[in-house]
Amino acid sequence: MNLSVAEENYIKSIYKLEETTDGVTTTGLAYELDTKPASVTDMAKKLKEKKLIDYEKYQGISLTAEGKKAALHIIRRHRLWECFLVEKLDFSWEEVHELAEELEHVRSEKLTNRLSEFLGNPVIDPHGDPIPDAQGKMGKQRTQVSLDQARTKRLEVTAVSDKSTALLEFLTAKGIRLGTQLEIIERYEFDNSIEIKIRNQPAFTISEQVSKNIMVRPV
Amino acid sequence: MNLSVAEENYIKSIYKLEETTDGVTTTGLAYELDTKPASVTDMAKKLKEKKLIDYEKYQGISLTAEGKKAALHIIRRHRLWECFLVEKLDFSWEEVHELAEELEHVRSEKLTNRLSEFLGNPVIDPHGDPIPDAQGKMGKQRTQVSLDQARTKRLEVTAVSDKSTALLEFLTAKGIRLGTQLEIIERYEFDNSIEIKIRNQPAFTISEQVSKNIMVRPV
DNA sequence: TTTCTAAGTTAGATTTGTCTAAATTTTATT
DNA sequence: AATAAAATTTAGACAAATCTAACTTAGAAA
Repeated sequence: MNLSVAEENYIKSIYKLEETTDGVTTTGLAYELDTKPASVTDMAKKLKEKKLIDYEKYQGISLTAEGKKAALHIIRRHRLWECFLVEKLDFSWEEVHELAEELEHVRSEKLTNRLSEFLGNPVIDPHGDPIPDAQGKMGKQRTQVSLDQARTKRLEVTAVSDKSTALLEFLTAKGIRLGTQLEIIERYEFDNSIEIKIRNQPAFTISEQVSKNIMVRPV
Repeated sequence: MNLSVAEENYIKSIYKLEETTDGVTTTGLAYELDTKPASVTDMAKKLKEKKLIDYEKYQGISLTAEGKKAALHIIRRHRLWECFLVEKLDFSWEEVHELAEELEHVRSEKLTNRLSEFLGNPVIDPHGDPIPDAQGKMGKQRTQVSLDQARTKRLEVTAVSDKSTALLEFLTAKGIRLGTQLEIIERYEFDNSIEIKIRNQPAFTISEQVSKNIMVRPV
């Protein structure tokens, strides 16, 4: 199956929305791809034709098995390039997403697998997301909850869901990265903000917007 | 200046033709890009508009200073990726050209410069071509002639001009790579083929087509 | 100098991916 | 159930890059 860059981006976004929301809608996908619902409808017809998605007028979109496989291959490439950029070229985690968005579209299995090998077949990327293997299989995510829903006080950061430079720069500035251990001091109900403390540093408060995007596990 | 992939490929091909032929014609460029003269005319208008080429109807095409600079940046990226693929991912020289054709279009100065640094700022690529530096300056090619025009008997291979898999595989099979030292045994005038000998191996004959694409220097 | 041919250009069509505006369907609300 | 609101689709248009077919120009040959 030969996909255009645009088609690959649709597949990837559909996969992401299937993971994080329930039901992929025309409008939701348009928002995710920063395009218009009308464009999504057009592309949906094309991807249905290629048997990558199930789609009926007004009934939403979902990936077929083949579509899912395609998505996992794109995600594999994306995450491997992110590893490369961080580990070999010394980029920081907030810089790599955009570059990987471009590099991921170079479709060569040989390149992908050689790159993986060169990096020591990593299983998580710089944002804590798992990397599918050459067959498209992904190691089960360790059970992780977003910080705003955590039940226990002492936690370790396992991943970040929003890859925007803005969020990642903010976290870096606050000293939060993968593996950071933190403690919840207080929850403020009026705006769902949370006061947290890292090690012996002074406590500080983060908004719900931020805590929603920090994935953690009890420690 | 923001160039599309198609525009970058035109600029690159124009640069190549300026180097290897005299005068860049519509037909020649169409042939190089595997497209039609009519398409070249269309694109020429666009690139003239962007001040990357000088172009007047029926008068041929040439790069402006700005166009040349753009070309050198693209070539830099292409050759650095070729080095990466060969040196780090263990690809052979006949496999890397096509992949680099895709990777070269990821436009990020930071990525390019970090990659160069990671590779130890190489100055020649796996085919023996010089790599422009971050400013677009290229180390003077060592004086090199194609094998079919060499004046002396004992020669060393410095570069290969045709990057097709077919030629490179042939050379590899014959034991010819960068740095290979060889001796001209005989020239056959009727078809301009050449009999050569490497080290102590038995001599063999190569066609003019091949010898034209092997660059050498006296040794 | 005229004529012919190869090279180059224009005109109009096509494909991909997008858009806006209008029409339609679904869903939520009274 | 009727109607309003929101979501979705259709219709028609556009830009980029390409093509074919027809036309024009430049330069070589006579």
